[in-house]
Amino acid sequence: MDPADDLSLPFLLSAAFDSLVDAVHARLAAEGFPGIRAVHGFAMQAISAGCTSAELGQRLGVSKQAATQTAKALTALGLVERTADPTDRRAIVLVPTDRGIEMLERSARAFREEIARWRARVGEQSIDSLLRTLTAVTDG
Amino acid sequence: MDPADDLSLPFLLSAAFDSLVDAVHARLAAEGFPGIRAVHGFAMQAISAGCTSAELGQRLGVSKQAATQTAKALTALGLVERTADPTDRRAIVLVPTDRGIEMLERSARAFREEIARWRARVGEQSIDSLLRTLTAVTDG
DNA sequence: CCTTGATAGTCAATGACATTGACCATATAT
DNA sequence: ATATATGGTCAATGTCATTGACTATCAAGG
Repeated sequence: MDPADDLSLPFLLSAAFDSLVDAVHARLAAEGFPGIRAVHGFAMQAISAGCTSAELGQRLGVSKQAATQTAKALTALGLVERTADPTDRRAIVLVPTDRGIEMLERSARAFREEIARWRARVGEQSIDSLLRTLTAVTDG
Repeated sequence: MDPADDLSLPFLLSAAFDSLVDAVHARLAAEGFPGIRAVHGFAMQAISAGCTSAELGQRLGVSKQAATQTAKALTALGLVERTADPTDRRAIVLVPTDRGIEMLERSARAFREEIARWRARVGEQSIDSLLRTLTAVTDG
């Protein structure tokens, strides 16, 4: 298959995502945060300022039950705490713990450095263009 | 978050992949091929010239057991047949059925047309650059 | 007030997709 | 011949998602 064939695009997108995420998770594991999965990183990002399970589900595009299960895993990992909402007795607000904040910072640093490696390999302009194109293509 | 922030790249890659694959699957379902999942398309592509479960696993980057399960699902969908290998009595060669070939053709057409829609939206050069950059970034 | 309906959360069952481990049958190389 | 590698299967398990049914609370209108 021609490496630049349109048909290889789904494969390339998936491979690029996996490559990025695997590299970051390997590094997080080495830095004392083992067991992090792709969904955990996205969820932590979504939670970062605090939100309920239902909101988390909306942000991740999954059901509230799925979001609750993810939040449970993050709680078990010591990355998130469940706190009461003083304005709504039904609601449980998910908030990152200190360790969760540490993880978010390390994760962000690892992503940025991994992408910096890409920039060094294929050129700044290529990655800038990649970001612009993907943004344009996904905002519809 | 700045839409072009490096940190959004994993999200963008994932969203672009989902957008592409969802559009193609919706179209396949409308054309008489319901129940196709992301892994099925990749697997059919990998099988297309015929291969064993073990080879399929290698090509998809999963265990041979996982590949066997996927092949079983494709067989149940009537897209793949299991045939004997005359040169190796252990081996079972997976081969697309006529319906499987039809599905591969429709899938390829749907992907190409969906990407053509992207090209119309963001420009030919942007998509060409996307393909080149992703190829460069994933080949290491 | 008090009913009505929307929302937050939970529990339970299920499904898709992957894993590891153990095992048998057949090939292949020494 | 025997040792090892390979193709396939079965079984148990784990992760991540789903739908459906349920309780508790909130908010609005009669």
